[in-house]
Amino acid sequence: MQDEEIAATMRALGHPVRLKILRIMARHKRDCCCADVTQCLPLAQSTVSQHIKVLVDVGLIHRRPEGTRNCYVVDSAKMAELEAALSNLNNGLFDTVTPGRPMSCAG
Amino acid sequence: MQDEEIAATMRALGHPVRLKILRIMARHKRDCCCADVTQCLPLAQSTVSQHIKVLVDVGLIHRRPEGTRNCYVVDSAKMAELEAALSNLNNGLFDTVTPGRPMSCAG
DNA sequence: CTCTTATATCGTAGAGTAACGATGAAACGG
DNA sequence: CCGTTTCATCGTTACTCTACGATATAAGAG
Repeated sequence: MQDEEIAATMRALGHPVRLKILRIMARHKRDCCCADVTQCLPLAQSTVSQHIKVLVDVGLIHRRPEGTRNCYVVDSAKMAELEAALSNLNNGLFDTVTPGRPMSCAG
Repeated sequence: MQDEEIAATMRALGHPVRLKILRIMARHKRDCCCADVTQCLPLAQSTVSQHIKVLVDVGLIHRRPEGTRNCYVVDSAKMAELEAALSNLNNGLFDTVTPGRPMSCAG
């Protein structure tokens, strides 16, 4: 994962409502539609739909049309990828194995 | 860590320049000032200072005045805390140990 | 074909963010 | 005390985000 993508994904998680949406979707296990989410939040349907779009756009959730509804599922692989990226960032920051690294501006 | 704080911290990491800043600061190990960072980036000093402020405000880095300069250090504990929060979120989302959880709107 | 349901998208207002140059303040150095 | 260095903050512009109501679309029911 490159910085630009990491940042974009972080930004998508950078709103408490979207964290809640992920949890709601996970609870509903493969059968969560927009209305289900809206019912759990004090927000208008259009606002919820917009938040969902942000999560879809970075690939954290997937849309599956089902009749007149749209079902959403959290992409566990993508979530794991982000977790790994953050872990990797941390390791890079506090890596004591290469103590004498030059302070160049590369990277 | 509560959702609001997680979101705020994620948002702080939600810009590629700020990811770079963290790496630059980590490389300089406890002796990194604003000028050091600015030298590594194609941005004005004021812009860099602004990005640094965002990171300070969420507690990801700390400021230490030193003569005429300000030294910055990445807070490894805070970074670890965020990593744990993300990991925790992930575990909560894909926890298969409690499969029959009700789909209430709580939380 | 019409009505309903579920949802996306549009338009908009207000708040926040990112970038810059200019200015201000604090610590030295002479 | 005066000039320099280092940096934060101010003021501005352009852009993005969040929230809403209103509207459009697509599938299914009757």
